[in-house]
Amino acid sequence: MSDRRTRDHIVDAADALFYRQGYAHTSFSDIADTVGISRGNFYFHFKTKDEILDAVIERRLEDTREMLARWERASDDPADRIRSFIHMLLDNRADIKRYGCPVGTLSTELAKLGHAAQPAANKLFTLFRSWLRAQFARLGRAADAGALAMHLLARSQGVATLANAFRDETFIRREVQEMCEWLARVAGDRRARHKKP
Amino acid sequence: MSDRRTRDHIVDAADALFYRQGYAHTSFSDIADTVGISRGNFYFHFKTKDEILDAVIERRLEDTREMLARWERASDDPADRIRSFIHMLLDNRADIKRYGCPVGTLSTELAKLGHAAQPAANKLFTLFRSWLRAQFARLGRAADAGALAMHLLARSQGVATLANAFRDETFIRREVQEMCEWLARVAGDRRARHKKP
DNA sequence: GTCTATAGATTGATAGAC
DNA sequence: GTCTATCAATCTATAGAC
Repeated sequence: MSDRRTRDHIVDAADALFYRQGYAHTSFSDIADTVGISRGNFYFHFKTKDEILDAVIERRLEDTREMLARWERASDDPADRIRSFIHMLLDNRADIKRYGCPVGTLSTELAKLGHAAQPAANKLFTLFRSWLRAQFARLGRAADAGALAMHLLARSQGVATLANAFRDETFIRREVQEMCEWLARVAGDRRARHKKP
Repeated sequence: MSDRRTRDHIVDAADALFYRQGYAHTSFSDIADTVGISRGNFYFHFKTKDEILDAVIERRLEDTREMLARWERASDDPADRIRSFIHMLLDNRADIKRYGCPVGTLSTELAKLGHAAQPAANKLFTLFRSWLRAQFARLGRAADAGALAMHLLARSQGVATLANAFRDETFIRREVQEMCEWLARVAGDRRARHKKP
């Protein structure tokens, strides 16, 4: 039986470093220094760097599932739930300004590297996408729920990218406000039909 | 006097490779192999890898300025010009699907690397941003031209990021259509005033 | 201007002592 | 489980022949 704590510390450190520095630019030495272990000890817990990446993605997937579950417990109103998603940009605005969106930047980097874990990293996007689609469907927009989910996902990605490039938190606030207004219009406009009884 | 052609070939190759593979993941060997020269010859034209990056950014800035000038020559109507910007996503949809937006992905990568050239790379964003702001102002939206420019820039960034992540060109077409409809509303709605006489 | 050869550092990964 | 020592590969960069 191996010691889970050291392994967890490694995943912790790798998670943060991959976000701040990128995957390729983070070395075993960086992670080992952060955790406070030697590079040699490293390979007792993970055989390759790719295995650490897989573990980090798995960790992020679990964290995201828990967050979505919290949003669902907080309110039964799909509009409230979608607002929770939008407000994620505000809650994490300091990190987003410095490092961008953890989901988008990882997906983009792995795509450029042609890395085998890109599909796994994309599951993070899919998690949000499916969840948003379900909320829009419950909002009476079953007909275009998928398109609305992708639209909102894209807008939040764009906000994160520009807030990071221009180091601008004010821009995040303004766009969050606009996305909430957009949501109110979408929620109020039932032309798309397929409404629940 | 040095031979400009070899230097230009190096910048050509580096430009394409930085876009497809990312800056950090592209080695001198990659560039040298593409150009068909030895790694040693390389340093006759560029002293460091950073110098190549500077040259690539400078090249992209010039290309972008020329493109904006072409859009200005093609129509005097600011709405037409903004549509040219939006349609860039359609024109380059195959590359965007595979590699994302060349402006956004470079800016994001350099931000994570903490690279000295990040401000230089950001000039590409600023070029589009200022140009769009001028077009929105001429459209009679002087009061919120800056916000509209950032909004459109962010939406195109988000579309590129998700099209790349999901390898989805159809999504680009749909969002381009929606951005054009949004533009029509913005152009038709002069509530924001400060209209030209 | 272009080449070969190589320095010097860092990387991911392994072997073996404790 | 953790360490030190080390390997082989790769990287940026330099020196010097032609």
